[in-house]
Amino acid sequence: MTTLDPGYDTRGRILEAARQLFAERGYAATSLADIASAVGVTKTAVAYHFHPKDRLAAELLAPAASDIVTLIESGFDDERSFLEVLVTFAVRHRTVIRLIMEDIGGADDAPPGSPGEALRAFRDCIYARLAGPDPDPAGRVRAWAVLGSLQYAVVKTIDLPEETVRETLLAAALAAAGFTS
Amino acid sequence: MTTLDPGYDTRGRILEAARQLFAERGYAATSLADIASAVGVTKTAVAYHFHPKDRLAAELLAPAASDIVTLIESGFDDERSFLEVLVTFAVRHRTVIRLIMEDIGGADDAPPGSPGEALRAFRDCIYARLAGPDPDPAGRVRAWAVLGSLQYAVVKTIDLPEETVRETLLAAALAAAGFTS
DNA sequence: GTCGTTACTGTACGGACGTACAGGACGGTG
DNA sequence: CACCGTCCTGTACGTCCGTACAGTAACGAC
Repeated sequence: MTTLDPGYDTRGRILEAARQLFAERGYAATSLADIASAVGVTKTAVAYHFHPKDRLAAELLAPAASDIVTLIESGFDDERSFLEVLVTFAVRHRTVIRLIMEDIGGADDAPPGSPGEALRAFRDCIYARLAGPDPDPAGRVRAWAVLGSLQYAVVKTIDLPEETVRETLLAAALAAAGFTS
Repeated sequence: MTTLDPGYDTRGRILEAARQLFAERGYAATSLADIASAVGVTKTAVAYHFHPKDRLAAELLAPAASDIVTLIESGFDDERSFLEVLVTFAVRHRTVIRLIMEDIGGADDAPPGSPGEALRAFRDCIYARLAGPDPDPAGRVRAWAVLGSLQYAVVKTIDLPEETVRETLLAAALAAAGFTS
């Protein structure tokens, strides 16, 4: 965009439209044509800027990825503070949480280095941290319950202010994980 | 099957394969060809028995539907017993819970009387019962947190015995909903 | 034996998807 | 001016999906 664009930041508008549509319907259920018509350009224009489609997801996910690394590296002592960090992360990046939970890459095939594979590994890492090493059945159930509550609560209340969601959700997640406050 | 079938219950095997695949990958991500190859017949055979595709989902969902009606009509006094009933229902029908949460019908279009529309209405009804009338932000967050924890915990632990999941999940859901046991 | 029903198979169609590619409009640079 | 890179359109291709339809083999009924 060095030319006729004062205000017509097509690339950025595509990114924002994709963020919203992905959050509403999910990655697989959102086509390039959907995004294109939301922005007011052609499908080919979207493909021009983001090629292939999963680059859209990758670019949307990038801030969240760097953020979670910072958060994790900052360190936390116990399980409780880990959950706090996790809830904060989920709420802050709620517009892309659905991309993390959804399996972006197909079911089985895993082209090494693809964004889908990295996502799956990341989510499994979070789960492992929640469930602990060699988890018993109850631990598995609790870990998935926490993950599920995070995803749904965060995605379905995008219209609410961040801090409100964060406070309530933190209490709910802590309780579900078995912490008695 | 009045003919060459002692043991070759194709229709039933299609149903079971579909149940498993839908639970693993979801409805939209499972094609008729996937189901067909899992059973060992052609795609057309699946279409012959279940036409159109959503009849597969409808038939899988039928027992859950009649069960939830029975459960709801049996009545319960407070919110706590409602949650108990809901958890029991979710665990018992965990192989099809994903079909309930997933939006089977497309995003916007709603052919009246379609199974997708009924599902959405059903799920909204459950949510409304959880969140209460005119819910405040915190109530919305909690309701979705409970719903999300139910779905994920139930779907990701299909290999565990029903009663184990039910007990742990009930405790987690009650806690997430704000009940102090 | 003929007929009709049931349970499929093989083939093909129409639509939606992501993608590839050629071309055109525009502004910056030489 | 010519030249080039950027941004975007129009068109088209290959693939996969659900679906439609004609044909076929096996059985029971008469």
